[in-house]
Amino acid sequence: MSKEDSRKILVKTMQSALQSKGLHGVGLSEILKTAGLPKGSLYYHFPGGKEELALAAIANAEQEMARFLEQVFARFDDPLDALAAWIDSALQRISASRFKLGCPLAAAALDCSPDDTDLLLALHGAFTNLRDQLAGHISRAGFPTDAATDLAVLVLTSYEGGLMMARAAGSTDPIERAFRALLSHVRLQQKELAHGH
Amino acid sequence: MSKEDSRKILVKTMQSALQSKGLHGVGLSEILKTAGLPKGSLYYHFPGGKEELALAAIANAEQEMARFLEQVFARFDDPLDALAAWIDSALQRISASRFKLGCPLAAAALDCSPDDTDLLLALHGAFTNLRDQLAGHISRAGFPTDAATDLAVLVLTSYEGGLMMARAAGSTDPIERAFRALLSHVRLQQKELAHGH
DNA sequence: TACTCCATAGACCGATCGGTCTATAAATAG
DNA sequence: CTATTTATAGACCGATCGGTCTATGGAGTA
Repeated sequence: MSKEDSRKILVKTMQSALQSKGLHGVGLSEILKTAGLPKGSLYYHFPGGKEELALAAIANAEQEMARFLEQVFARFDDPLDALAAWIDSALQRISASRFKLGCPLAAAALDCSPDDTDLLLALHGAFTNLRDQLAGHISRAGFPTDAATDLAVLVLTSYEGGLMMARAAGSTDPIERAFRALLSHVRLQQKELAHGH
Repeated sequence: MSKEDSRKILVKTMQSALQSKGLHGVGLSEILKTAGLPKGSLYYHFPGGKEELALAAIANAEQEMARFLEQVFARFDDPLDALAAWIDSALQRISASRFKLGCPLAAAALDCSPDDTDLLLALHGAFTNLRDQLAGHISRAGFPTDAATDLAVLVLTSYEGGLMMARAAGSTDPIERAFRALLSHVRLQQKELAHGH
């Protein structure tokens, strides 16, 4: 097994663990058992131990999310259609996991101690990047930059909050409701903007 | 020290611990040290141990949140003004804690194992109650029942997601942005509804 | 004062935590 | 073939986990 394989397996396993149990909810032994690797491999690839692995998992999750967003927005002319499609796919994903999997970023953010500065900094960076990416696309729907950024944050926060509540509910209902409300309001605002021109 | 005192201290301590470190992020010993009580007291008041204490903390958090919402909505004629005031107070609260404290419900929801059915059920109940409470107030702002419920979920999800992101950011910016966008859209929709009458 | 019951008080338990360390198998280089 | 590096492999460590158990102080009642 090559170096890169083991690294990736560990990262993916940690990412999945973050989603289902949170940072302190899983032990290294469980991760290693799932990954099918011994402890030596972990500390060879990640001398910083659990935290370094978590940081790698967070970075990977951010990248995956960013790439996926890019794909979705490339497929639709109207950014709001893309938004709806993105949410649709999220619904399918968490539904398929039987509501076990949430967002690894959110889980790490709430499960870490307030003075885990490395972790919080990484998470902040990830959220900021995703926000700006979203804002860029939303502004293409006719929203001024400031409003687009605010809107992007609203989308992200309700996405994260929705995932969390869907997990508790064992149902996609919270996400569906939140985005039904969100999109209906945004479409109205969009119409308003168009009238103004 | 009377029975009720110790119980309440334990519940409050656990609640605060959930907010800052999550369910698995704190040990019982830390909780007991903070509470200034020995282990015997914990298992006398909560034979079910950590989980029972967590459930009590969740119930208490829900009650506090519901009461606070009730007060805020009682103080304003326009439910949307009440919403804005509620968010304002949330901003002050987490700012005062230097972004250490999030929502105990969210923390528990993301930090527990997917088969912790008792916890998830309690959380689902709490979220549903808060949603319905909010929806009731929002409908008074002129929204039809269905739309009001969707909107209430949007408010809750972005509140929860906003708290999480604010923690990562070490700033109130995410909450401010999300609710600036949310309220602006909702006010527009409200105007639209008024025109229709 | 003696008896009772409530609420601590904390020693103690096995399990597991994250982390370190030495040893070895497998690949690569000379 | 030997030397060296690479990547496992897992025994082992002290600390801490959640939980159990016995003992004790102290208020209330006879």
